[in-house]
Amino acid sequence: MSVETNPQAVRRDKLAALEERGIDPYPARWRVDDHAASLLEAFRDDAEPITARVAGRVVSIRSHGKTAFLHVADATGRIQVYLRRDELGEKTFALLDCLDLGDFVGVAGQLFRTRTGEVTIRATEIVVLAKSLRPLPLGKVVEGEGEARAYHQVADQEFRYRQRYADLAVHSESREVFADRARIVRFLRNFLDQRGFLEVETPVLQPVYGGAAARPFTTHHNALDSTLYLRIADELYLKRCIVGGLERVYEIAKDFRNEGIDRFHNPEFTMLELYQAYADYLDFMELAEEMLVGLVEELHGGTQLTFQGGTVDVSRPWPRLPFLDALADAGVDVSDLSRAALAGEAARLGIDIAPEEGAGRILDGLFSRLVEPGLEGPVFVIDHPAVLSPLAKAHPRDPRLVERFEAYLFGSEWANAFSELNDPREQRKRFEAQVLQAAEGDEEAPNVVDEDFLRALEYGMPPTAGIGIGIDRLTMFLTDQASIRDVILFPTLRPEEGS
RNA sequence: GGGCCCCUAACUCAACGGUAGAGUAUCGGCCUUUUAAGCCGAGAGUUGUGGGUUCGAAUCCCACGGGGCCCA
Repeated sequence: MSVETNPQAVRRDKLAALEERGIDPYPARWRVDDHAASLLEAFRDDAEPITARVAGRVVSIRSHGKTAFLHVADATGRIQVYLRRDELGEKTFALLDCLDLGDFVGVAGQLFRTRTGEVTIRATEIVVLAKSLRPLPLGKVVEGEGEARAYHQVADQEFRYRQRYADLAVHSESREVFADRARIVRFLRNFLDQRGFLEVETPVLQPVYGGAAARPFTTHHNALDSTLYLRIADELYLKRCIVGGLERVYEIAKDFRNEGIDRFHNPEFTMLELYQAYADYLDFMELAEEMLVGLVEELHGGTQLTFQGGTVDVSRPWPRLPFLDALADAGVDVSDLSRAALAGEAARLGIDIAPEEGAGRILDGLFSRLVEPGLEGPVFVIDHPAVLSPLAKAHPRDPRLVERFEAYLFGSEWANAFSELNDPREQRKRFEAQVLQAAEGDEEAPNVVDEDFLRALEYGMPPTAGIGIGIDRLTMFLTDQASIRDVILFPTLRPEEGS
Protein backbone atom coordinates (compact mmCIF):
# COMPACT_ATOMS: atom_id res chain seq x y z
CA MET A 1 0.00 0.00 0.00
CA SER A 2 1.37 3.36 -0.98
CA VAL A 3 1.82 5.94 1.75
CA GLU A 4 -0.86 8.59 1.47
CA THR A 5 0.31 12.08 2.33
CA ASN A 6 -2.54 14.27 1.15
CA PRO A 7 -4.18 15.30 4.43
CA GLN A 8 -7.64 15.28 2.95
CA ALA A 9 -7.16 11.79 1.50
CA VAL A 10 -5.85 10.57 4.87
CA ARG A 11 -9.00 11.82 6.51
CA ARG A 12 -11.24 10.21 3.90
CA ASP A 13 -9.44 6.94 4.55
CA LYS A 14 -10.11 7.28 8.27
CA LEU A 15 -13.74 8.03 7.55
CA ALA A 16 -13.99 4.86 5.47
CA ALA A 17 -12.30 2.89 8.26
CA LEU A 18 -14.90 4.17 10.74
CA GLU A 19 -17.72 3.08 8.48
CA GLU A 20 -16.12 -0.35 8.02
CA ARG A 21 -16.26 -0.76 11.79
CA GLY A 22 -19.95 0.07 11.68
CA ILE A 23 -19.51 3.54 13.19
CA ASP A 24 -21.62 6.37 11.79
CA PRO A 25 -19.21 9.33 11.41
CA TYR A 26 -22.15 11.76 11.26
CA PRO A 27 -24.66 10.59 13.87
CA ALA A 28 -27.87 12.54 14.36
CA ARG A 29 -27.51 13.53 18.00
CA TRP A 30 -25.61 13.56 21.23
CA ARG A 31 -27.06 14.97 24.42
CA VAL A 32 -24.87 17.80 25.77
CA ASP A 33 -25.27 18.36 29.52
CA ASP A 34 -22.15 20.39 30.26
CA HIS A 35 -19.75 22.94 28.88
CA ALA A 36 -16.02 23.29 29.39
CA ALA A 37 -16.04 26.58 31.29
CA SER A 38 -18.71 25.60 33.80
CA LEU A 39 -17.08 22.21 34.47
CA LEU A 40 -13.72 23.82 35.20
CA GLU A 41 -15.56 26.24 37.45
CA ALA A 42 -17.52 23.54 39.25
CA PHE A 43 -14.63 21.20 40.11
CA ARG A 44 -13.42 21.38 43.71
CA ASP A 45 -11.77 18.05 44.62
CA ASP A 46 -11.93 14.41 43.70
CA ALA A 47 -13.91 13.57 46.82
CA GLU A 48 -17.02 15.12 45.31
CA PRO A 49 -17.68 13.21 42.09
CA ILE A 50 -18.83 15.31 39.13
CA THR A 51 -20.03 13.64 35.96
CA ALA A 52 -19.50 15.44 32.68
CA ARG A 53 -21.10 15.07 29.27
CA VAL A 54 -19.70 17.46 26.68
CA ALA A 55 -19.23 17.89 22.95
CA GLY A 56 -16.80 19.87 20.86
CA ARG A 57 -13.92 19.91 18.45
CA VAL A 58 -10.75 17.94 19.12
CA VAL A 59 -8.00 20.57 19.19
CA SER A 60 -5.07 18.51 20.46
CA ILE A 61 -4.16 14.83 20.80
CA ARG A 62 -1.30 13.40 22.84
CA SER A 63 -1.25 9.66 22.50
CA HIS A 64 0.77 7.56 24.96
CA GLY A 65 0.19 4.06 23.72
CA LYS A 66 -2.45 2.63 26.02
CA THR A 67 -3.67 6.06 27.12
CA ALA A 68 -4.19 9.42 25.44
CA PHE A 69 -4.98 13.01 26.27
CA LEU A 70 -7.16 15.19 24.09
CA HIS A 71 -8.36 18.74 24.39
CA VAL A 72 -11.92 19.33 23.31
CA ALA A 73 -13.08 22.88 22.56
CA ASP A 74 -16.68 24.03 22.82
CA ALA A 75 -18.22 27.51 22.70
CA THR A 76 -17.12 28.24 26.27
CA GLY A 77 -13.53 27.05 26.20
CA ARG A 78 -11.40 23.91 26.24
CA ILE A 79 -11.31 20.92 28.54
CA GLN A 80 -8.88 18.03 28.64
CA VAL A 81 -10.05 14.46 28.16
CA TYR A 82 -8.16 11.39 29.42
CA LEU A 83 -8.65 8.09 27.62
CA ARG A 84 -7.49 4.71 28.98
CA ARG A 85 -7.66 1.51 26.99
CA ASP A 86 -8.33 -0.57 30.11
CA GLU A 87 -11.34 1.59 30.99
CA LEU A 88 -12.83 2.21 27.55
CA GLY A 89 -12.24 -1.23 26.07
CA GLU A 90 -10.12 -2.04 23.07
CA LYS A 91 -12.80 -1.27 20.49
CA THR A 92 -13.67 2.21 21.75
CA PHE A 93 -10.03 3.07 22.43
CA ALA A 94 -9.22 2.13 18.83
CA LEU A 95 -11.37 5.09 17.76
CA LEU A 96 -8.20 7.07 18.38
CA ASP A 97 -6.70 5.62 15.19
CA CYS A 98 -9.40 7.36 13.17
CA LEU A 99 -9.46 10.65 15.06
CA ASP A 100 -8.05 13.87 13.63
CA LEU A 101 -7.69 17.40 14.93
CA GLY A 102 -10.89 19.21 14.07
CA ASP A 103 -13.23 16.26 14.50
CA PHE A 104 -16.32 16.84 16.62
CA VAL A 105 -16.66 14.33 19.43
CA GLY A 106 -18.99 13.67 22.32
CA VAL A 107 -17.35 12.71 25.62
CA ALA A 108 -18.84 11.47 28.89
CA GLY A 109 -17.02 10.67 32.10
CA GLN A 110 -15.99 11.91 35.52
CA LEU A 111 -13.91 14.92 36.41
CA PHE A 112 -10.56 14.52 38.14
CA ARG A 113 -7.39 16.50 38.52
CA THR A 114 -4.24 15.21 36.83
CA ARG A 115 -0.82 15.00 38.41
CA THR A 116 0.04 18.34 36.80
CA GLY A 117 -3.14 19.91 38.18
CA GLU A 118 -5.40 20.18 35.16
CA VAL A 119 -9.09 19.44 35.60
CA THR A 120 -9.81 16.63 33.15
CA ILE A 121 -12.63 14.33 32.06
CA ARG A 122 -11.75 10.66 32.59
CA ALA A 123 -13.75 9.32 29.67
CA THR A 124 -16.14 6.41 30.00
CA GLU A 125 -17.60 7.13 26.57
CA ILE A 126 -16.35 8.85 23.43
CA VAL A 127 -18.11 9.06 20.07
CA VAL A 128 -17.42 10.80 16.77
CA LEU A 129 -20.11 13.40 16.11
CA ALA A 130 -18.77 14.76 12.84
CA LYS A 131 -15.64 13.75 10.98
CA SER A 132 -13.58 16.68 9.71
CA LEU A 133 -12.26 16.08 6.20
CA ARG A 134 -10.21 19.24 5.86
CA PRO A 135 -7.44 20.23 8.25
CA LEU A 136 -8.03 23.45 10.14
CA PRO A 137 -4.99 25.69 10.59
CA LEU A 138 -5.10 25.00 14.31
CA GLY A 139 -1.57 25.90 15.24
CA LYS A 140 -0.95 25.24 18.89
CA VAL A 141 -2.80 26.86 21.73
CA VAL A 142 -1.54 26.48 25.26
CA GLU A 143 -3.62 27.71 28.13
CA GLY A 144 -1.06 29.02 30.56
CA GLU A 145 -1.89 30.87 33.76
CA GLY A 146 -4.56 33.30 32.67
CA GLU A 147 -3.41 34.00 29.14
CA ALA A 148 -3.62 31.49 26.32
CA ARG A 149 -0.47 31.40 24.23
CA ALA A 150 -0.76 30.61 20.55
CA TYR A 151 1.86 29.26 18.19
CA HIS A 152 1.86 29.03 14.41
CA GLN A 153 -1.49 30.77 14.10
CA VAL A 154 -2.79 31.73 10.67
CA ALA A 155 -1.53 35.22 9.87
CA ASP A 156 -3.00 35.56 6.38
CA GLN A 157 -5.75 38.19 6.52
CA GLU A 158 -7.27 37.01 3.28
CA PHE A 159 -7.71 33.52 4.67
CA ARG A 160 -9.37 34.92 7.76
CA TYR A 161 -11.85 36.98 5.73
CA ARG A 162 -12.60 34.48 2.98
CA GLN A 163 -12.88 31.47 5.26
CA ARG A 164 -14.34 33.13 8.33
CA TYR A 165 -15.74 29.76 9.43
CA ALA A 166 -12.18 28.48 9.81
CA ASP A 167 -10.97 31.74 11.35
CA LEU A 168 -13.72 31.52 13.98
CA ALA A 169 -13.06 27.84 14.57
CA VAL A 170 -9.41 28.56 15.27
CA HIS A 171 -9.27 32.02 16.86
CA SER A 172 -11.15 32.67 20.07
CA GLU A 173 -10.23 36.38 19.77
CA SER A 174 -12.16 36.53 16.53
CA ARG A 175 -15.22 34.94 18.15
CA GLU A 176 -14.96 37.46 20.99
CA VAL A 177 -15.10 40.40 18.59
CA PHE A 178 -18.43 39.21 17.23
CA ALA A 179 -19.76 38.50 20.71
CA ASP A 180 -18.83 42.09 21.60
CA ARG A 181 -20.54 43.33 18.47
CA ALA A 182 -23.73 41.62 19.59
CA ARG A 183 -23.36 43.19 23.04
CA ILE A 184 -23.06 46.63 21.45
CA VAL A 185 -26.21 46.19 19.38
CA ARG A 186 -28.08 44.75 22.36
CA PHE A 187 -27.00 47.72 24.49
CA LEU A 188 -28.23 50.17 21.87
CA ARG A 189 -31.61 48.44 21.57
CA ASN A 190 -32.08 48.46 25.35
CA PHE A 191 -30.94 52.08 25.53
CA LEU A 192 -33.52 53.16 22.95
CA ASP A 193 -36.33 50.89 24.07
CA GLN A 194 -36.01 52.31 27.61
CA ARG A 195 -36.44 55.80 26.18
CA GLY A 196 -39.66 54.92 24.41
CA PHE A 197 -38.32 54.46 20.88
CA LEU A 198 -40.12 52.13 18.51
CA GLU A 199 -38.03 49.82 16.35
CA VAL A 200 -39.29 49.82 12.76
CA GLU A 201 -38.34 48.30 9.42
CA THR A 202 -38.31 50.37 6.25
CA PRO A 203 -37.63 49.39 2.62
CA VAL A 204 -34.26 48.20 1.43
CA LEU A 205 -35.55 48.36 -2.16
CA GLN A 206 -36.40 51.95 -2.97
CA PRO A 207 -37.68 53.58 -6.17
CA VAL A 208 -35.86 56.81 -5.25
CA TYR A 209 -32.75 56.75 -3.10
CA GLY A 210 -31.73 59.52 -0.75
CA GLY A 211 -30.75 60.51 2.76
CA ALA A 212 -27.02 60.58 2.02
CA ALA A 213 -24.52 61.46 -0.69
CA ALA A 214 -23.47 58.16 -2.24
CA ARG A 215 -23.73 56.07 -5.39
CA PRO A 216 -26.33 53.32 -5.07
CA PHE A 217 -26.54 49.70 -6.15
CA THR A 218 -29.19 49.44 -8.85
CA THR A 219 -31.47 46.49 -9.40
CA HIS A 220 -34.62 45.65 -11.28
CA HIS A 221 -37.97 44.25 -10.26
CA ASN A 222 -39.27 41.98 -13.00
CA ALA A 223 -42.99 41.91 -12.24
CA LEU A 224 -43.15 45.68 -11.82
CA ASP A 225 -40.64 46.17 -14.63
CA SER A 226 -39.08 49.00 -12.71
CA THR A 227 -35.68 50.09 -11.49
CA LEU A 228 -35.13 49.86 -7.76
CA TYR A 229 -32.16 50.97 -5.67
CA LEU A 230 -30.70 49.38 -2.57
CA ARG A 231 -30.99 52.02 0.11
CA ILE A 232 -28.02 54.22 0.89
CA ALA A 233 -29.76 55.45 4.07
CA ASP A 234 -32.99 54.92 6.03
CA GLU A 235 -33.48 58.61 6.70
CA LEU A 236 -36.32 59.61 4.41
CA TYR A 237 -38.52 56.65 5.38
CA LEU A 238 -37.95 57.13 9.09
CA LYS A 239 -39.02 60.76 8.75
CA ARG A 240 -42.17 59.56 7.02
CA CYS A 241 -42.81 57.59 10.22
CA ILE A 242 -42.46 60.80 12.24
CA VAL A 243 -45.01 62.45 9.92
CA GLY A 244 -47.31 59.56 10.74
CA GLY A 245 -47.10 60.25 14.45
CA LEU A 246 -44.60 57.59 15.53
CA GLU A 247 -42.80 60.16 17.65
CA ARG A 248 -39.67 58.14 18.41
CA VAL A 249 -38.43 55.58 15.90
CA TYR A 250 -35.22 53.77 15.13
CA GLU A 251 -33.91 51.17 12.73
CA ILE A 252 -30.73 49.09 12.87
CA ALA A 253 -30.13 47.77 9.40
CA LYS A 254 -27.86 47.37 6.42
CA ASP A 255 -27.26 50.24 4.02
CA PHE A 256 -25.51 49.79 0.69
CA ARG A 257 -23.13 52.18 -1.04
CA ASN A 258 -21.56 51.40 -4.37
CA GLU A 259 -18.17 52.81 -3.53
CA GLY A 260 -14.59 51.89 -2.75
CA ILE A 261 -13.50 49.46 -0.07
CA ASP A 262 -10.90 50.36 2.54
CA ARG A 263 -10.34 49.73 6.19
CA PHE A 264 -13.22 52.06 7.13
CA HIS A 265 -15.64 51.22 4.30
CA ASN A 266 -17.51 48.09 3.27
CA PRO A 267 -20.14 48.29 0.50
CA GLU A 268 -22.79 46.94 2.86
CA PHE A 269 -22.66 48.17 6.40
CA THR A 270 -24.89 48.49 9.43
CA MET A 271 -26.41 51.79 10.42
CA LEU A 272 -28.45 52.84 13.40
CA GLU A 273 -30.74 55.76 12.60
CA LEU A 274 -33.10 57.27 15.11
CA TYR A 275 -35.53 60.15 15.03
CA GLN A 276 -37.27 61.95 17.85
CA ALA A 277 -40.04 64.50 17.45
CA TYR A 278 -39.77 67.72 19.45
CA ALA A 279 -36.04 67.24 19.98
CA ASP A 280 -33.22 69.19 18.35
CA TYR A 281 -29.55 68.59 17.67
CA LEU A 282 -28.55 69.94 21.08
CA ASP A 283 -30.65 67.22 22.73
CA PHE A 284 -29.00 64.63 20.54
CA MET A 285 -25.50 65.70 21.55
CA GLU A 286 -26.47 64.67 25.07
CA LEU A 287 -27.97 61.46 23.74
CA ALA A 288 -24.77 60.65 21.79
CA GLU A 289 -22.65 61.30 24.88
CA GLU A 290 -24.81 59.09 27.07
CA MET A 291 -24.84 56.37 24.47
CA LEU A 292 -21.08 56.19 23.96
CA VAL A 293 -20.20 56.56 27.63
CA GLY A 294 -22.68 53.77 28.38
CA LEU A 295 -21.13 51.54 25.73
CA VAL A 296 -17.57 52.13 26.89
CA GLU A 297 -18.61 51.37 30.47
CA GLU A 298 -20.48 48.27 29.31
CA LEU A 299 -17.48 46.88 27.42
CA HIS A 300 -14.52 48.25 29.34
CA GLY A 301 -15.86 49.09 32.78
CA GLY A 302 -14.72 52.73 32.74
CA THR A 303 -14.48 55.75 30.50
CA GLN A 304 -11.07 55.02 28.97
CA LEU A 305 -11.10 53.77 25.41
CA THR A 306 -8.02 52.50 23.57
CA PHE A 307 -7.89 52.15 19.80
CA GLN A 308 -4.77 51.13 17.87
CA GLY A 309 -2.40 52.42 20.50
CA GLY A 310 -4.20 55.71 21.28
CA THR A 311 -6.27 56.14 24.45
CA VAL A 312 -8.98 58.73 25.06
CA ASP A 313 -11.33 59.47 27.92
CA VAL A 314 -14.94 59.67 26.77
CA SER A 315 -16.27 61.39 29.90
CA ARG A 316 -18.91 64.04 29.27
CA PRO A 317 -19.25 66.75 28.19
CA TRP A 318 -17.36 66.69 24.92
CA PRO A 319 -16.02 69.86 23.31
CA ARG A 320 -18.09 71.42 20.53
CA LEU A 321 -16.11 72.69 17.59
CA PRO A 322 -17.89 74.83 14.98
CA PHE A 323 -17.11 73.57 11.49
CA LEU A 324 -16.00 76.91 10.05
CA ASP A 325 -13.93 77.77 13.14
CA ALA A 326 -12.07 74.47 12.72
CA LEU A 327 -11.30 75.29 9.10
CA ALA A 328 -10.28 78.85 9.99
CA ASP A 329 -7.94 77.49 12.70
CA ALA A 330 -6.42 75.27 10.03
CA GLY A 331 -5.63 78.35 7.93
CA VAL A 332 -8.56 78.44 5.52
CA ASP A 333 -10.24 81.77 4.78
CA VAL A 334 -13.95 80.98 5.26
CA SER A 335 -15.31 84.51 4.94
CA ASP A 336 -16.65 83.70 1.46
CA LEU A 337 -18.31 80.29 0.94
CA SER A 338 -18.89 80.67 -2.79
CA ARG A 339 -17.51 77.92 -5.00
CA ALA A 340 -15.03 80.29 -6.63
CA ALA A 341 -13.63 81.53 -3.31
CA LEU A 342 -13.34 78.00 -1.89
CA ALA A 343 -11.66 76.69 -5.03
CA GLY A 344 -9.18 79.54 -4.64
CA GLU A 345 -8.46 78.54 -1.05
CA ALA A 346 -8.01 74.90 -2.03
CA ALA A 347 -5.59 75.91 -4.78
CA ARG A 348 -3.68 78.14 -2.36
CA LEU A 349 -3.34 75.16 0.03
CA GLY A 350 -2.26 72.85 -2.78
CA ILE A 351 -5.37 70.68 -2.77
CA ASP A 352 -6.64 69.47 -6.13
CA ILE A 353 -10.24 70.20 -7.08
CA ALA A 354 -12.14 68.41 -9.82
CA PRO A 355 -14.28 70.67 -12.05
CA GLU A 356 -17.50 68.84 -11.08
CA GLU A 357 -16.92 69.40 -7.35
CA GLY A 358 -19.30 71.97 -5.93
CA ALA A 359 -18.77 74.23 -2.92
CA GLY A 360 -20.01 71.49 -0.58
CA ARG A 361 -17.60 68.86 -1.84
CA ILE A 362 -14.70 71.30 -1.66
CA LEU A 363 -15.52 72.18 1.95
CA ASP A 364 -15.82 68.49 2.74
CA GLY A 365 -12.44 67.80 1.16
CA LEU A 366 -10.72 70.66 2.98
CA PHE A 367 -12.20 69.50 6.26
CA SER A 368 -11.28 65.84 5.90
CA ARG A 369 -7.72 66.69 4.92
CA LEU A 370 -6.97 69.57 7.29
CA VAL A 371 -9.11 68.98 10.37
CA GLU A 372 -10.25 65.35 10.72
CA PRO A 373 -6.88 63.73 11.38
CA GLY A 374 -6.44 65.90 14.47
CA LEU A 375 -9.77 64.97 16.09
CA GLU A 376 -8.48 62.23 18.42
CA GLY A 377 -10.62 62.62 21.48
CA PRO A 378 -14.40 62.62 21.56
CA VAL A 379 -15.55 65.89 19.99
CA PHE A 380 -18.60 67.30 18.26
CA VAL A 381 -18.05 69.20 15.04
CA ILE A 382 -21.11 71.47 14.87
CA ASP A 383 -22.96 73.94 12.67
CA HIS A 384 -21.94 72.78 9.21
CA PRO A 385 -22.43 74.88 6.07
CA ALA A 386 -25.87 74.37 4.53
CA VAL A 387 -24.38 73.34 1.19
CA LEU A 388 -23.10 70.18 2.91
CA SER A 389 -26.39 69.32 4.55
CA PRO A 390 -29.43 69.25 2.28
CA LEU A 391 -31.69 67.65 4.89
CA ALA A 392 -30.85 69.79 7.93
CA LYS A 393 -32.63 72.81 9.34
CA ALA A 394 -31.04 76.23 8.86
CA HIS A 395 -29.22 77.73 11.82
CA PRO A 396 -31.29 80.58 13.33
CA ARG A 397 -28.22 82.78 13.86
CA ASP A 398 -26.52 82.28 10.48
CA PRO A 399 -28.50 81.25 7.40
CA ARG A 400 -25.34 79.89 5.73
CA LEU A 401 -25.20 77.18 8.42
CA VAL A 402 -27.41 74.36 9.64
CA GLU A 403 -28.10 72.82 13.04
CA ARG A 404 -25.94 69.76 12.67
CA PHE A 405 -23.19 67.85 14.41
CA GLU A 406 -20.82 65.05 13.63
CA ALA A 407 -19.25 63.08 16.49
CA TYR A 408 -15.59 62.19 16.01
CA LEU A 409 -13.31 59.70 17.70
CA PHE A 410 -9.77 58.74 16.74
CA GLY A 411 -9.91 61.03 13.70
CA SER A 412 -12.98 59.35 12.29
CA GLU A 413 -16.66 60.26 12.19
CA TRP A 414 -18.99 57.82 13.92
CA ALA A 415 -22.24 59.77 14.24
CA ASN A 416 -24.01 62.41 12.17
CA ALA A 417 -27.04 64.29 13.41
CA PHE A 418 -29.16 67.32 12.80
CA SER A 419 -32.31 69.21 13.51
CA GLU A 420 -34.31 67.94 10.59
CA LEU A 421 -35.51 70.29 7.90
CA ASN A 422 -39.31 70.16 8.04
CA ASP A 423 -40.26 73.08 5.77
CA PRO A 424 -41.48 71.39 2.55
CA ARG A 425 -40.84 74.50 0.46
CA GLU A 426 -37.20 74.74 1.54
CA GLN A 427 -36.75 70.97 1.18
CA ARG A 428 -37.98 71.15 -2.42
CA LYS A 429 -35.47 73.89 -3.21
CA ARG A 430 -32.60 71.83 -1.77
CA PHE A 431 -33.66 68.71 -3.68
CA GLU A 432 -33.82 70.71 -6.88
CA ALA A 433 -30.32 72.07 -6.23
CA GLN A 434 -29.08 68.48 -5.81
CA VAL A 435 -30.64 67.39 -9.07
CA LEU A 436 -28.78 70.27 -10.68
CA GLN A 437 -25.50 69.06 -9.14
CA ALA A 438 -26.20 65.57 -10.48
CA ALA A 439 -26.73 67.04 -13.93
CA GLU A 440 -23.35 68.76 -13.58
CA GLY A 441 -21.65 65.43 -12.98
CA ASP A 442 -21.80 64.86 -9.22
CA GLU A 443 -22.36 61.10 -9.11
CA GLU A 444 -23.18 61.16 -5.42
CA ALA A 445 -26.15 63.52 -5.81
CA PRO A 446 -29.66 62.07 -6.33
CA ASN A 447 -30.93 62.65 -9.87
CA VAL A 448 -34.64 63.03 -9.14
CA VAL A 449 -36.70 64.89 -6.58
CA ASP A 450 -38.31 62.55 -4.06
CA GLU A 451 -41.88 63.75 -4.58
CA ASP A 452 -43.37 61.24 -2.20
CA PHE A 453 -41.15 62.46 0.62
CA LEU A 454 -42.12 66.05 -0.13
CA ARG A 455 -45.80 65.02 -0.09
CA ALA A 456 -45.22 63.57 3.37
CA LEU A 457 -43.56 66.79 4.57
CA GLU A 458 -46.48 68.79 3.19
CA TYR A 459 -48.80 66.91 5.55
CA GLY A 460 -46.59 68.33 8.29
CA MET A 461 -43.59 66.97 10.20
CA PRO A 462 -43.07 68.23 13.74
CA PRO A 463 -39.68 69.65 14.70
CA THR A 464 -37.49 66.58 14.88
CA ALA A 465 -33.92 65.57 15.57
CA GLY A 466 -32.27 62.64 13.82
CA ILE A 467 -28.97 60.82 14.14
CA GLY A 468 -27.19 58.13 12.18
CA ILE A 469 -24.51 55.95 13.76
CA GLY A 470 -22.24 53.58 11.86
CA ILE A 471 -22.33 50.38 13.90
CA ASP A 472 -19.32 48.81 12.20
CA ARG A 473 -17.03 51.74 12.83
CA LEU A 474 -18.30 52.09 16.38
CA THR A 475 -17.57 48.40 16.91
CA MET A 476 -14.04 48.89 15.55
CA PHE A 477 -13.39 51.56 18.16
CA LEU A 478 -14.98 49.64 21.01
CA THR A 479 -13.17 46.37 20.22
CA ASP A 480 -9.88 47.92 19.02
CA GLN A 481 -9.98 46.32 15.59
CA ALA A 482 -7.91 47.94 12.83
CA SER A 483 -10.18 47.18 9.89
CA ILE A 484 -13.92 47.19 9.28
CA ARG A 485 -13.37 43.69 7.90
CA ASP A 486 -12.45 42.54 11.37
CA VAL A 487 -15.91 43.43 12.69
CA ILE A 488 -17.97 42.16 9.73
CA LEU A 489 -18.34 38.39 9.70
CA PHE A 490 -18.27 38.04 5.93
CA PRO A 491 -16.81 41.21 4.43
CA THR A 492 -17.11 42.01 0.74
CA LEU A 493 -14.14 40.59 -1.19
CA ARG A 494 -13.29 40.14 -4.80
CA PRO A 495 -14.83 36.82 -5.87
CA GLU A 496 -12.43 33.91 -5.69
CA GLU A 497 -11.16 32.55 -8.97
CA GLY A 498 -13.02 29.46 -10.11
CA SER A 499 -15.91 29.91 -7.72
C1' G B 1 -7.12 56.80 -9.03
C1' G B 2 -1.50 57.02 -7.10
C1' G B 3 2.64 54.90 -4.09
C1' C B 4 4.91 51.06 -1.09
C1' C B 5 4.99 45.97 0.62
C1' C B 6 3.60 40.65 0.64
C1' C B 7 2.47 35.72 -1.96
C1' U B 8 7.88 29.37 -0.66
C1' A B 9 5.08 22.21 2.26
C1' A B 10 -1.49 21.89 5.43
C1' C B 11 0.24 26.24 9.20
C1' U B 12 4.32 29.67 10.87
C1' C B 13 8.70 31.07 8.66
C1' A B 14 14.12 30.42 6.43
C1' A B 15 17.03 30.38 2.06
C1' C B 16 17.90 36.80 -1.27
C1' G B 17 21.86 34.59 -8.36
C1' G B 18 24.63 28.42 -7.51
C1' U B 19 21.54 21.07 -4.99
C1' A B 20 14.60 24.74 -1.68
C1' G B 21 15.29 23.98 4.52
C1' A B 22 13.36 24.18 9.93
C1' G B 23 9.47 23.89 13.69
C1' U B 24 4.40 22.49 13.98
C1' A B 25 0.89 19.32 11.48
C1' U B 26 0.65 14.45 8.71
C1' C B 27 2.20 9.05 8.20
C1' G B 28 4.86 4.49 10.61
C1' G B 29 7.13 2.54 15.38
C1' C B 30 7.71 2.83 21.09
C1' C B 31 5.30 4.78 25.38
C1' U B 32 -0.91 3.71 31.20
C1' U B 33 -1.16 11.27 34.26
C1' U B 34 0.64 14.20 29.24
C1' U B 35 0.06 19.33 28.08
C1' A B 36 4.31 23.63 22.53
C1' A B 37 4.56 15.55 25.87
C1' G B 38 8.98 12.70 24.60
C1' C B 39 12.16 9.27 21.63
C1' C B 40 13.20 6.75 16.62
C1' G B 41 12.00 6.89 11.44
C1' A B 42 9.33 8.63 6.83
C1' G B 43 6.69 11.35 3.28
C1' A B 44 5.44 16.12 1.87
C1' G B 45 6.98 21.75 -2.89
C1' U B 46 5.49 23.43 -10.98
C1' U B 47 8.45 28.87 -4.70
C1' G B 48 0.65 32.89 -6.86
C1' U B 49 0.33 32.76 -12.72
C1' G B 50 2.65 33.94 -17.45
C1' G B 51 6.75 35.95 -19.98
C1' G B 52 11.93 37.80 -20.01
C1' U B 53 17.39 38.36 -18.51
C1' U B 54 21.22 34.61 -17.27
C1' C B 55 25.49 28.98 -18.18
C1' G B 56 22.11 28.91 -13.94
C1' A B 57 16.13 32.37 -11.12
C1' A B 58 12.25 31.32 -5.16
C1' U B 59 16.01 35.29 -5.60
C1' C B 60 16.84 40.23 -10.93
C1' C B 61 13.18 42.63 -14.77
C1' C B 62 8.05 43.02 -16.99
C1' A B 63 2.86 41.85 -17.07
C1' C B 64 -1.26 39.67 -14.74
C1' G B 65 -4.01 37.69 -10.30
C1' G B 66 -4.95 37.94 -5.02
C1' G B 67 -3.99 40.38 -0.41
C1' G B 68 -2.16 44.20 3.03
C1' C B 69 -0.66 49.27 4.33
C1' C B 70 -0.38 54.50 3.17
C1' C B 71 -2.12 58.56 0.26
C1' A B 72 -6.18 60.73 -3.03
